[in-house]
Amino acid sequence: MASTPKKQTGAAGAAKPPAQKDISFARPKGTRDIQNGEFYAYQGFFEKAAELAVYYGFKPIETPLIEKEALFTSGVGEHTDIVQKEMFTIKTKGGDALVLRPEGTAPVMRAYIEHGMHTKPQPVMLYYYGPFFRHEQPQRGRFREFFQFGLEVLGVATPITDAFIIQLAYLLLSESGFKELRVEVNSIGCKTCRPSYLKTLVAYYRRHMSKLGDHDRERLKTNPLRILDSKDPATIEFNREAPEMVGSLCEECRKHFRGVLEYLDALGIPYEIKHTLVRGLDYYSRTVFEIVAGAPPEKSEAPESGGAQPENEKPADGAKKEPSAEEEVPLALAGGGRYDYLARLLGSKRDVPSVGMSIGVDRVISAPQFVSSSPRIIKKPRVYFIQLGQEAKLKSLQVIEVLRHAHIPVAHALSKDKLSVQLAIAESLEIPYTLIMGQKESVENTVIVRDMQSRSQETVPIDRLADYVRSKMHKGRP
RNA sequence: GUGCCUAUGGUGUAAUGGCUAGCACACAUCCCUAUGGAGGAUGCAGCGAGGGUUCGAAUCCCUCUAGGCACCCCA
Repeated sequence: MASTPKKQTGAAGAAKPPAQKDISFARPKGTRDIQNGEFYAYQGFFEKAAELAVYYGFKPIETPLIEKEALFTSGVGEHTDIVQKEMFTIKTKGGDALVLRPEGTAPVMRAYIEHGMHTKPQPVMLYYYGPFFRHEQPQRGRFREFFQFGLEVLGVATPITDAFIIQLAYLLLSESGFKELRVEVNSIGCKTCRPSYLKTLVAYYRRHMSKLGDHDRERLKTNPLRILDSKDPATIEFNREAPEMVGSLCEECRKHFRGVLEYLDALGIPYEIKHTLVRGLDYYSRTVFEIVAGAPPEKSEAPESGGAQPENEKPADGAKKEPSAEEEVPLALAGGGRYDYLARLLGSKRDVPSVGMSIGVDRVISAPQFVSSSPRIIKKPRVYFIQLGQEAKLKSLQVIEVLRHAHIPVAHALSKDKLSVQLAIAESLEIPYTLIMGQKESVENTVIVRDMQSRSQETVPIDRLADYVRSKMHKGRP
């Protein structure tokens, strides 16, 4: 412990002395300590989400935080950003390559295969929540450790399942306070139809090579589909004219997609087809979707039919000048899709057609629209115990125990002696009732219950305390 | 990985390159001899880290680290 590592004091030590005194114990980049209101917000959301999932027939699953690296390189895809640059990798002493899970779908599918869940009645419906890890630059709504809640329906291929999953994501978000949700859906086809579509797409981009940015030109070779959701203004411009996947779907996929949309209509979920939505994970097929908060970005004008624009519309100049406007680009709150090929990618001998979604809980919690629902388990103590004198101090733990049995959480400061100090603390914690036990009370096995607001007090025997407090609290409840 | 901006006690802040880095809140101990939001006293605690320029650096420069925003990508 005390040994200073290579403290190089050599005379010629002009070389950089490591000067490593700054052993920093701070959190790693992109991680947070979550406490107080924020903690309850997370807890509350998880409980709400889990409850919804349970009502709709999902069972919980918790997969390990660490998995074999191969699970994601094969499952998520070798050429995806997640795998190429965002994984936290761990090398074990035995030489295994492990990673901190960057997403939840591949682990769930792994569990499905590993436990032979295909022998259960299909579909298998699972929900999960917890931390995930991606090595990215932290930014608004983006952390290296972040929390997701996810639902997966494994083992069925019917379009209603896709709509069902989208509906639950939509429900959960709207019940969390988001009124203006935008559901964007698309179909990215299957093995049969995607290759030919890609050919058409690449051909289209070839014709516009000169206008493509460097980055997009690169993607033309590696992952042409991704050019569709490029942020490059020039690219966006002629992406409007780009051939749409939907137009190239094979019969099966077309039928499936139509089915999904019909169910969405029937469920009353507003959606829009976004042809540029492709998502970055390899395992998706057919339906993909994202849900973002806020109204649609009423882009100034779609330069389409050119002529019909009312000429007065041109705002003199002011509006155009500042693109700043600080209108935050809405982040995706939830996303997901169908992943019919994932099982085979992970070594399954049979196909396991599945669909799932996950919600970025951090983004949900921090959005201004979010309405926090308080967690069931953790309650703010509504009782504060005050003790005066040695006798009372000795008995105080008994009293707290009595209350615990009655499920009444109690705050206290057993290390303090003074009445006024303890009262002041209770006050500052905004606790409505205090229990005061002094010399006299400890001998008589009673306790003074004081209503902090009215400042009225009453002496109550300990064995009746729990009932008394409970009745008080119920009366006090709004 | 890239670009721009930022960094002073636990928190919020002050300090033309020049006194011992100031203030407030919070926290702790004590006083006001057992009924509260107060007051008084005392205390704890800081220039993110490391270099450089300078007679002299919180202040100017460089590197690193962390944070914010954006790109990349996604939740």
